Amino acid sequence: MDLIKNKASASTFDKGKQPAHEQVYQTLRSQILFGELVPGQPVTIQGLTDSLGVGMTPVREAIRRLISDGGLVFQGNRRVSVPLLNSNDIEEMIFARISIESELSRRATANLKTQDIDQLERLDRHLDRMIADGDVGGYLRLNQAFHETLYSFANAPILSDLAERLWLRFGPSLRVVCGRFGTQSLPDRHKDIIAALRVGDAEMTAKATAQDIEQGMDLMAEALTSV
Amino acid sequence: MDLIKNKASASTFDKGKQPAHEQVYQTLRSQILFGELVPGQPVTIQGLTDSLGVGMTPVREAIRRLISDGGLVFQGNRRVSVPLLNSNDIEEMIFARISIESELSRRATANLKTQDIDQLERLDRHLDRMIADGDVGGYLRLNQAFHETLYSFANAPILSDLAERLWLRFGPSLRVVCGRFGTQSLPDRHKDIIAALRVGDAEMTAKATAQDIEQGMDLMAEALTSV
DNA sequence: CAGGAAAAAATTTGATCATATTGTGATCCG
DNA sequence: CGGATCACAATATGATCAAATTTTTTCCTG
Repeated sequence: MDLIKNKASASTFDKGKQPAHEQVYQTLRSQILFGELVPGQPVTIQGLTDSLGVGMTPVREAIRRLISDGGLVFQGNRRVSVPLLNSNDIEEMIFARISIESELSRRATANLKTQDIDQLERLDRHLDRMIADGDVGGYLRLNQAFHETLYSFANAPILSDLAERLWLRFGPSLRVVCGRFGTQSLPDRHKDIIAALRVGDAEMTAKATAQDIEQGMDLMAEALTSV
Repeated sequence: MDLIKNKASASTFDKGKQPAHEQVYQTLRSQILFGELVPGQPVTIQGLTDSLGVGMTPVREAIRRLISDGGLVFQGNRRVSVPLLNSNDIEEMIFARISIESELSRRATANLKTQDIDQLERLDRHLDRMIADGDVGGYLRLNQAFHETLYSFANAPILSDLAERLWLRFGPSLRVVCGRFGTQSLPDRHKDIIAALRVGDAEMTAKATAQDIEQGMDLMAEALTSV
């Protein structure tokens, strides 16, 4: 009976020493953030235990966390699914994102060294290539990386946390919009943000960030209402 | 062996038909929100399974949710505890609260009927009595009820959700501050808010809300730095 | 011989899983 | 068309394993 002790169940991931519930959370989180899950799609516990090769308890915990994050929604009757946004939600998110992320940009401005700005510029060039290639997934990842990197210099964990939650909410819907209209129409005020960072003008950075957000979200609102 | 089938384990709560993990969540949540847990205090899974009379899984889920909410913090080595704020955190929260809650007040203004304002006024009178009596717990509950009621008229679930999270973060610390200084020194701009609501001036309501928040949070910042 | 640091044992707590129970939605028959 | 039945998914528990902390023991040094 000791011979079968060494079970090789943890099929999908084993890297690192992080507990399974954390790995499940991270996996699901990035799937949501980068739109690999379709809005409205149901998410079941058993489906995840099967596909990820872990028990129910870790899956359960990951799902609860994501519901609290806003990345998944609880549908009343024990059902969980990927959020489906309406124009009201988007309008609220525009306000929240502009309030919080403008401030993060404002605060980050003074803390960025020249080499940090260079890094952001590299990210943005890479992002332009993704747009040109029509790589929606790559665009979403790099756009997220650009903003997250910038905000990380604000040294404001609570505000960053609020911003992250909002990104989780619109991830799936953003993917749908990009998929429908292609990447060509995507706005990108990152050049303005970088220019403002170079001259160290916090207000200008905040303004450019607000415009970037507003353009992107407006596009999403338009696309979703015209379904 | 069938005789002991009827186990009466669910000792603490049975009201309603909500699942255990939801009940555990609500219980813990209000304990945090109203400062019944001391900042820094460790929260253990096993302690809760014992005290609440439920299994580990529901407790686990409730804790994960609350960590995501910001009402509990994960301390690296599998330890979970009630958050302990520093002045930086408070400064961030002042910004976030003013941004979001002022907007909630602004949006709520147009939707309040006279009788709704009357209800708020009753809440505030009740609150004054709590302050006079030095009832810290009652103050916290009614103050929260006042704001939550007001914000519920904004019809902005996402913004309300963000605001709720922030309240969870500072609940325990606020209780400590009130406990130390008594309720006498507590500011209360609710009269200004009500007056602004009566005349239907959204900007004035937003302004009064911002002042209410700022005074309260400043008091907390002072108190916490002077430990 | 006393004090203290390091090591080891014991205890506590967390993580995961397998299983039993309960509730929900769908189907089928009257 | 309405209500009983069935299949499936979610909920909850206890057992088991692993990790971390605390306590105890041991041994070295002054």
